[in-house]
Amino acid sequence: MSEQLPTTFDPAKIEARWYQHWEEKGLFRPERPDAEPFTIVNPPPNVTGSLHIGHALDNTLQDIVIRYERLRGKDALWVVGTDHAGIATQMVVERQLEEKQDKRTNYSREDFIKKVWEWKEESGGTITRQLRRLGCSMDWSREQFTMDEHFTDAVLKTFVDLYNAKDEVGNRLNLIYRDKRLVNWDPKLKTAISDLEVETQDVKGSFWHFKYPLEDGVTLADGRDYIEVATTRPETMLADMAVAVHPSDERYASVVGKRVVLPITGRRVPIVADEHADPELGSGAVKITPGHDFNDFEVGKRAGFAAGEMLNMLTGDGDVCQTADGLVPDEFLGLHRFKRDGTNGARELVVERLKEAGLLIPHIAKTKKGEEVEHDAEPRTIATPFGDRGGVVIEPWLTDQWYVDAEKLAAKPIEQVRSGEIEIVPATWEKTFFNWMENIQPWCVSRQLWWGHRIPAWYGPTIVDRSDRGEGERDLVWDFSSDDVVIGTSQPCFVAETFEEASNLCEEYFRKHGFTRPIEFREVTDLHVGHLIPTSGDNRIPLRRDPDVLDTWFSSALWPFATLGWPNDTDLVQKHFPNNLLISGFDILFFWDARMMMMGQYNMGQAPWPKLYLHGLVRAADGAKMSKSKGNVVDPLGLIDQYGADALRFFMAAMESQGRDIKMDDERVKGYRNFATKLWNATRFCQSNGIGASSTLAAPEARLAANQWIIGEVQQTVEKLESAMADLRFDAAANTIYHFTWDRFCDWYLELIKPVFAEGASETALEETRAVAGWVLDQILVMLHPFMPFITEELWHAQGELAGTSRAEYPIITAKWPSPRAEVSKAATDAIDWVIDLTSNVRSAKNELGIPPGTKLAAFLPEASDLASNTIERSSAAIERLARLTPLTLSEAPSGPAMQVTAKAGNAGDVFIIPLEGIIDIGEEKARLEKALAASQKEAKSLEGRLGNANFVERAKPEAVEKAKADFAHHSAEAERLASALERLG
RNA sequence: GGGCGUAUAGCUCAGUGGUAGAGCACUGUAUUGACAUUGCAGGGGUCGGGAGUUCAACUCUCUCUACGCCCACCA
Repeated sequence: MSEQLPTTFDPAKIEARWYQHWEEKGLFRPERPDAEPFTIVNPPPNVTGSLHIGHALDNTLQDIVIRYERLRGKDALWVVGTDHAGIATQMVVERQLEEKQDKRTNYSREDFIKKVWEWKEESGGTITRQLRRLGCSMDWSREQFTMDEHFTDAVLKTFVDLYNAKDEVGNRLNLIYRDKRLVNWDPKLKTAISDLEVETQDVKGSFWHFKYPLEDGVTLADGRDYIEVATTRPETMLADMAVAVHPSDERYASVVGKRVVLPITGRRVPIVADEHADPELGSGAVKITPGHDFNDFEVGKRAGFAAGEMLNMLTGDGDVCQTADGLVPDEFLGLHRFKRDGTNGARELVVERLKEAGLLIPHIAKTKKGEEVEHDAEPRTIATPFGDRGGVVIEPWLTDQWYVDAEKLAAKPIEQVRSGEIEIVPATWEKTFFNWMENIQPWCVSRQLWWGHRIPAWYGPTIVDRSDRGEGERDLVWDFSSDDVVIGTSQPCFVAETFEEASNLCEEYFRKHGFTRPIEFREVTDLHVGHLIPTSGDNRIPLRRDPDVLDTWFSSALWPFATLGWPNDTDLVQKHFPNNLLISGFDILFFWDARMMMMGQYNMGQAPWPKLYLHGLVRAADGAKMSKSKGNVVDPLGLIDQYGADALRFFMAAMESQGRDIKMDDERVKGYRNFATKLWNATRFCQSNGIGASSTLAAPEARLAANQWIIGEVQQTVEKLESAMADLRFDAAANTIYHFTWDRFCDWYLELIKPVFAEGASETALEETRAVAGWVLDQILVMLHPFMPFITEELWHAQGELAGTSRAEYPIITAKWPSPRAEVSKAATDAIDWVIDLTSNVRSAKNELGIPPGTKLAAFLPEASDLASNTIERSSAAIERLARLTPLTLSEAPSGPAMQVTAKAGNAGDVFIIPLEGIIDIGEEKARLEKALAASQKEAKSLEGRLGNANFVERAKPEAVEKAKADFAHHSAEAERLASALERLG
């Protein structure tokens, strides 16, 4: 930039430009075939998504790491892509159809999916554009999508492999299997969901007590002819199949094995003994609805009901349907399970009918006045399950679904975390991880959706033996008549990656069962019932593919290797798997991280990464969780517009201490914008003084104390930064570079070297200082680059142009990480520390005495330490400029009122005498000295006390005793000095 | 019911077995070339309560209190 930089840094002017430059030049993925690889994968955001503040945090941290490793010369790869997000995406597209009074079911499955793809092409790029605005240096050239062809191959292969997996002796492990059991069913989305997608919320509800009449002639021990049961879900009584009591409950011992006659349906159901019934609770008897309650399902199984026998009284929409025994009265059919949109449902009608029949036991409540009032039910807070996407109450529903045996897959990851093979940072999450993994339940992976990876399973016809009818052949029949209720397990199922392979499996199966005719197959999607008629029509055998798709997390679990090209053994997989680190929010520890561990282990035989970093949530300024419904969502793009991406990123880094959520604080973001401006202006200062780019990685030769000192400071900063990064302490890393830049470089170094640029300074000094200052600024830019990529790139180039060495071909994003390799003399650093101490003390004293800071004061130093005399000789200009002591005389001060100011030199100090005649009221100086004296005395006394404690001297660490002694010596000398100074003032 | 986390300056947060730090806010002050999106100086905390271990506790242990989160089938 030959033109002068403007005074104020305007992020908007440079961000887009540099991002485009990096991307176009392929700098996110520089060619480094021989370098050590470093790999992270981005948690793929939903393709429907837009960037929220949590993404901003997550991606900032990852970008810091990847830019840092890239600068350190690694072959750094940050894999990026988006997730097809089955439910979420399908919902978005369905909602759009609804807006046009249209709906999904007006389309064929194929056409609908085509629409989703179209939508993805149109709008799926939102979040990736926004990630670019944040400055994320991902490898876009290999952008992934979980439904890309190669990714789909990986998903299908994994599914088939898990299905076919066998142990050493060839027994099927059933790592994936189909089972009929209760699932969490979302009646709004009409799909099964996994346990993790269920959110339990406390809801105000009611607790009803009913009488279930005992069958004729049966009574309880106390003579009652009914059993009292209580429930929060009366509507499910239409599908009750038993009443359970505790085996040891005396009250009911006589009726176990007898039956009750259920009201409304008249169904006679057994009274069973089961541990599940808690005698302490309510009446001790509990109604059992195995088809609509998880506990009851288990009780039902124990009572001897097969899953297929368990009554179902609800449709997938949550409406009442007829049970298999046909006992649900007509008036209930078609009602919703409970009140919805103000219309009563089955729940309300059941209560009404029972009340009419005198079978409702009212709840007696007392008013404040002590009067007894009857209510239909007892009010109660009920922990109610909701679907996290659909937002409606989950219905346990009996269906056939595909399950992953997570318990088997979890074993190895548990071991890996326990052994440290996988490190979780912060480690406090390990317990949570173990707690979940060790109690893990089968993972329901099938979803009744259209958008997603279709399950690679085909169902074939059932073989029916017709030999009894003299046909001498077996026939095949099929019933593909329903899409709502998934096909029964009775039909043979063939799991394979393709239809052809499934056909082969099917043929094998038929041959094994004595089917001898020539066989051809066809894949059917239509719904119909039929049987093979050998002589007419299309006699190819139909195979129907499972209509369901897989849980989105099933595919994203493969992300660390499928994105690299697995299962094809590509170079990328070789080089970049396992990844080096995973950064994710703790909220997806179970959803994603744990599943990656399982699938990484299963498919690749090892952990997907050795380290897992979990960060917290970004909360609103008041500490509340951000949510659309609360309207407290902070848009990261708004912050970028206002303060720049660099400031937002730096905020995220500086606030990211391990194990804590981040509270949003705009003022702080603004503060980091100010920091950027500060750096911007420091660079302007350098520009205007002929300070430019450095051509060396190692620190330039330096003889001047200030230059040596700053080189030493850079060295320390690099070390601190590296150590913070190694520990993934983003806050410490950010603060290190922040304070070095502002406090050390801007506030002291630039001030120290200003005299060099004054007229009359030596040419050698000027040259050296320019070289050092330019080098230091370069190091700052590189160290800061991972945090603030845009401004550092801009200033990097501003530096280079001035020095006449164009950096057009050498951007900072691929620059080299600092490696000062410098020897810094202690004498030099001591000298500058001395100047800084002196300056601060003079300024402080002046301030307290009300002397204007600009005032130049004459000073006398009667007894100069070696450090003092050398420093005064070599750095007089700096002392004059900063401390404003001039003239400075190395001799006794003339008599008269004066103030004393010290500069620390070793344990002692140099005491400057500054005459105050005509400058200030002596009283003020006396007050100042008295205050300092009191402080010194207090310190000295406290230390004296400690040193007087025999226990301390004997038992404390020797270093601690030494330090206490030294501190005591220092403070008592200081007190003495101040006391005599006071005395002199009179 | 189980598990975890957090309580430090007005606010948001770091931190260490030897008697506390940052940013913002606050107070005073400074302005003719890097920067008022600034400089300089300063005030402010018995580190949630209690007990214990220790020569020494804000730091380790126990306990209490408050708040938050996760998991769990109470009909």
